Amino acid sequence: MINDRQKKLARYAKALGHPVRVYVLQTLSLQSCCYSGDLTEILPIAKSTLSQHLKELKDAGLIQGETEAPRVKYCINKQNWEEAKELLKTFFEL
Amino acid sequence: MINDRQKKLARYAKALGHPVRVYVLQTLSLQSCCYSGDLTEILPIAKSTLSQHLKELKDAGLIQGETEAPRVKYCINKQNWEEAKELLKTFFEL
DNA sequence: ATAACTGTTCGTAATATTGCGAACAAATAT
DNA sequence: ATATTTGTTCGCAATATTACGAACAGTTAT
Repeated sequence: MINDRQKKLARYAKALGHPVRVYVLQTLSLQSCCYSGDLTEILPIAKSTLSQHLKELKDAGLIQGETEAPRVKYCINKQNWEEAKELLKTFFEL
Repeated sequence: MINDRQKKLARYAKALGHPVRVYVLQTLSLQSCCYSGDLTEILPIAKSTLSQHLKELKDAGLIQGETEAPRVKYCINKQNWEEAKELLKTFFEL
């Protein structure tokens, strides 16, 4: 009934469905990577809350985190990022 | 901190964050308008549930409903649809 | 007038989301 | 060895989302 592309699109859109996550993705896509601490300094939310948002973006596949002890470097997951882009592009150009 | 474009983008993305709503928008953008009954027949959800999803899309500004008694004709809200498209396009092309 | 049709609203329930602070884990610095 | 730094996880609370059926409202058919 509802196909896989539609489900995937909804999944990615859902991940984009919060201002903080939009901000994080925008930051990452501009500078490719950043430490979560950089975001904590700027964003007016508790670090635990940011951590949750980062987890959601990771679960959705849009970012990936790499431990560079004691910090964690987050980057865009390029492959899935491109997939999301393609899905949305096609969606809006029907 | 987080600007209006980011908030708007998140709002539209949130509306797109469910498979049923993606399906509805895709259907509407393909045939421009449709009656909610057409969707009820196809989608495996209760009509009250569909009504809620339609309300959310309407609240997000992506669709608009017009009563053609006893039915309701739903159409894409072109202006906001274009805005969402532009916001997402810019977002992914940073 | 009554029945049928279309869709919304209401009440309810289960689950998910958002947010915080405290506690924790792991590595580094003192 | 102890303290500091960085970030996650836990526990909690408030609110939002998703879903359903029943009841309702408005229009059209009988």
